[in-house]
Amino acid sequence: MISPETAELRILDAAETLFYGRGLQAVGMDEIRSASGVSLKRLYQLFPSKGELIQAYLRRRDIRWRQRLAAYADAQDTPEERILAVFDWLHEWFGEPDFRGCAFSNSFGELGATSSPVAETARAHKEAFFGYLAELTAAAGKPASLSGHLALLAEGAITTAAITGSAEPAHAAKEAARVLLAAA
Amino acid sequence: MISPETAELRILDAAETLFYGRGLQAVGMDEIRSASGVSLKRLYQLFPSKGELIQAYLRRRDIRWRQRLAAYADAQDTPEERILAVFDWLHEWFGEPDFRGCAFSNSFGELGATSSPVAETARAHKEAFFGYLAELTAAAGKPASLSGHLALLAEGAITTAAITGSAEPAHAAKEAARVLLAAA
DNA sequence: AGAGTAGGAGAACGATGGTTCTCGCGCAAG
DNA sequence: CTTGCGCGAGAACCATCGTTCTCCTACTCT
Repeated sequence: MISPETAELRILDAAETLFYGRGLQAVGMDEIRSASGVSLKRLYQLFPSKGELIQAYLRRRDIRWRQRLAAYADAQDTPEERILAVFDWLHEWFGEPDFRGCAFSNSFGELGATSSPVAETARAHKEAFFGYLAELTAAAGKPASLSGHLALLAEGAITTAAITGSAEPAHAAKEAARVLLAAA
Repeated sequence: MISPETAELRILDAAETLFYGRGLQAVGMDEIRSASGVSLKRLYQLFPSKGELIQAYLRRRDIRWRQRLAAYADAQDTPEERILAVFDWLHEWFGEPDFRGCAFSNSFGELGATSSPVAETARAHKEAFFGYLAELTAAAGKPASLSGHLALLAEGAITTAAITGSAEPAHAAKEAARVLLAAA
């Protein structure tokens, strides 16, 4: 038998791959059982319902996503470079083979109307991301309005990259960001 | 009995309200039957499967959405005004009580991974929208890259407005668009 | 008027999926 | 050793949903 911690990790890993890759409703609990190798009984002990598993998946993904982004951007030397690095990181993300857009936007589109926890998690994720951009913008001594504009560019790049299947929107967004940055 | 044309209209109206408002998989055919007042038999005569009804819904929405946008923007006097009017129209749209983001992005997030018709329709919609922006940009004598940047702003505004439930992103996007327009 | 047909209401069917239950096994405590 | 508990495997259960079928009504065409 495997430890509860390992079981939880395996479940969350399987859930993330499947939910993100195919959508929340398209994936059944049985499939998460098979992919994780954890029995249905244990699965329901750790996550009492599919809804709770979805929330756990989204919560973990939110934290990890923002950590990856911040680790990349914060490694830059100047505030301006950190801002532009956000778009470089987006480009790397878009290039990953399993990239399929923003997990939160996708979940919101699918269940936001019928599940307030999902809607709330999506909103919290966007707010946290926008808050991070606001920090970077403030550190660069730029007006707060700029951070809102950058957020729209990033958001638009994510959606566009997902639907067109190309990483190019990240470069276009960076170009636009450079113009806005210079003008602000 | 009602005419086949009326039945088709009523079905498509009901499907649009329900699919857009609650999601594709969250709405059953029975509910479309009730909302439209058209019997299940007729419904399946006109749309042989739920998948085909979804496609019909998306096709009609694509055309209507772009017509509404173009009717609004094309009424402006100058090319620059037409570009900025796109964002004013977005603001009006975001303010509608049943606004819930882009039907195509939502559908893509929900079924894009498992249904190629849905993925293809979403891509076609975005391409058509971007093409329209490219026309406006070219008419203003601006470089093609600008139209890509404007597309990202619009796209980001739609997603952000949907998740935050506010129409404000349209104004922020317009502000950013004005800066990019002046700099291009 | 009478026969045949189209249509409506809704039951029925089959598949799927979330959740729980049963069964049998292995291990740990007494 | 044996008793009981926790676990895994998977069947079972129940609701939902896409799709089709049945039955009955009402109208049309002669």
